Amino acid sequence: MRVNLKYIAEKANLSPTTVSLILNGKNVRVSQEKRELVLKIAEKYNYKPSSLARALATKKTNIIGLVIPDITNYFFAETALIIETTLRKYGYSLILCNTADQGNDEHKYIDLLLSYGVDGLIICISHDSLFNNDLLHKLNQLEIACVAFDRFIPDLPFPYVSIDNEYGARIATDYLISNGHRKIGFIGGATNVLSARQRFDGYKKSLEKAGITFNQSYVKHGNYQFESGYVAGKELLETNDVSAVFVANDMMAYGFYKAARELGKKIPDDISVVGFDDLLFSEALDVPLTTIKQSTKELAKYVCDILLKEIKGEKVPRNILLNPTLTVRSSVKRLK
Amino acid sequence: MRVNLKYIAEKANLSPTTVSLILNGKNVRVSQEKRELVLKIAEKYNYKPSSLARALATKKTNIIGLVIPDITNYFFAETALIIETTLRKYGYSLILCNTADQGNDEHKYIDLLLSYGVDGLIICISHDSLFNNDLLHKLNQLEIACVAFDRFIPDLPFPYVSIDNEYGARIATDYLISNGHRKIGFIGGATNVLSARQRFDGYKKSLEKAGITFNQSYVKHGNYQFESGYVAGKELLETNDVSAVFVANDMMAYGFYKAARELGKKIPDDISVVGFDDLLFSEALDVPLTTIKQSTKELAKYVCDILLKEIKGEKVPRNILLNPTLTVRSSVKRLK
DNA sequence: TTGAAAGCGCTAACAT
DNA sequence: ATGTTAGCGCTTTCAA
Repeated sequence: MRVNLKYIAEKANLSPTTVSLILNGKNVRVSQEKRELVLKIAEKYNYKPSSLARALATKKTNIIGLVIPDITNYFFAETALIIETTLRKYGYSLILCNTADQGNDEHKYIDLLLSYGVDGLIICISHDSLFNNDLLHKLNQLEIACVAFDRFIPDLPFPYVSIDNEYGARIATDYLISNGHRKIGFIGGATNVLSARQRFDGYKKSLEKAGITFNQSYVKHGNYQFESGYVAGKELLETNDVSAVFVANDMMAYGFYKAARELGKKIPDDISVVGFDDLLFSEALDVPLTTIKQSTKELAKYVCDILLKEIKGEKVPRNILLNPTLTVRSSVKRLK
Repeated sequence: MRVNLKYIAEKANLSPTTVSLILNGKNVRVSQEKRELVLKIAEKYNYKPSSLARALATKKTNIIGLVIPDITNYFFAETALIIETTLRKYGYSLILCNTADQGNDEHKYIDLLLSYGVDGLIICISHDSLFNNDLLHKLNQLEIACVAFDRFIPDLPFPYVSIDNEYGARIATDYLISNGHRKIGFIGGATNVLSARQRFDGYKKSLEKAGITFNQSYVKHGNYQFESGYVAGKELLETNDVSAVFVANDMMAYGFYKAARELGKKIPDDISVVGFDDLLFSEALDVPLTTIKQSTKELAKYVCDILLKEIKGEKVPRNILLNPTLTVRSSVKRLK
């Protein structure tokens, strides 16, 4: 049976206040004798305070809401894990919400989290929502600590942490070009996702700088998921003569590998590939994937730092853009 | 500014009771006129009830606690996603706890979840905990709906859903044997994880049935993670002449692929591999992995079904063992 | 058809 | 050094 403060107080012949003080380790008043007594009784009855009641009284839940598009995406899973581990050190728990990139669900999730009185919000907003004024309005009204990450939303009243997508795409494409490739395909994410557009921009800018004419038929768009990389890969390889492809995330790159395999094209001999994310599996592939590395560790670190500062009411930076790096493996062939 | 019931009640010139009734859609008393008025005012002030206060009053939080070892493991991520999606349909949210297979953390997490008054608990207990009597005792005392999954814990007072690990390991090994292999290595999980032991047992039984002598030096143990499969793979391949390996989960199988590649061994020509889990990536590998498929969908479905039934106070089955199946791809060579 | 009052389990301001 | 009281925002019983 779960006992409460009052019960312990009665057993100890003290007031709930005193017991509360003791159990919360407040080093005020209270004789050593009583303190020990209460501790012993609480132990004996296995007393555990109700976080609910405490939260209601203190207006602090020690819960942070995390809203992400897809927990089965390794990038998000890893980020979520690091965020969770970090925040837990500071006494916070996480309520996780998968939006599955459903704009209207996001709305509900955020309301839900707010109704639980979360102390802070970490969100990665799905593309759809960028066009959802209600949501933006709601985010603007937010009265609690909040950090956005990975996907940028313009004009938000709270900080944003991400990597520089355009820069990453540029160095990926630059690398292909520097290896002698000229016919370079692009498989991107959904065009309404900002990060996807930025990567597309980076790709185009790199081509432009090298004086390579942009070819629209070399461009396919997926949705950052495995299957879509496979489908886009098939389309691209069946109808074009590209010698290399920049695939805008690793999940799709894995799908692309499958497409290439099914079409009998060898990587990197027949087709070179550069990905984006550097997920764990990129190293495990038979032809390890050359890719752009986003450091989830660094990302998560900044996100937590900022959130904790916001909660404490400290000053926080406006936006943070992290520079990704190129991880060279074996999926790109040098053309002479 | 967040408004509360009382505020709405004042604006409507009604009592909090009436407003509460209306806003909760209780179809009792209350004139149509007042109802509409209250609804309009609530809308106007964007009233959102405090789940905290409601939970405190009703003793129902609509939160389910999910305790898993590792969210970056695709198997758990996928299961978590399906569970979350399913439960949300029924009005529940999830608090996620990653134990990172730390036995003592599990303890804390469960206490934490209980202190938030979760309505139910879904747990996948880490190995360490099997020897933690405190935890087992705590689980035995649990007064809320609970379901364990994936990893079995004997003598628990609530249902358990898993796949039949021994059976899966048996058909995996059988398959290698039926392809002419006799020197079959085994890379397993930590020996204190029951599922790992069961898979090991299945492997041994399959060998025995085929009249193949068990060879201890063909056996290595990892921890179900990528890196450990790589390390175990190196050890195994450097010191033994196995023609095939059964790797007890796909993550480690990916690590094994890397080891084989580094040692210049081709899969399946030089070494055949069967995995366990059938993660998404198994299909994406350059040599698609033949593996044992656990249906996360089915698993999650049973877990949710049972939990919801428990919450409603309905009768639930004791234990459920799901039969995995073999997914044949290209990582096994037929020896003549 | 509606409201008053109590209470969920805790904390915090204010007394003593 | 300790206790009283009020209150967090809701639901629910009971009364009107």
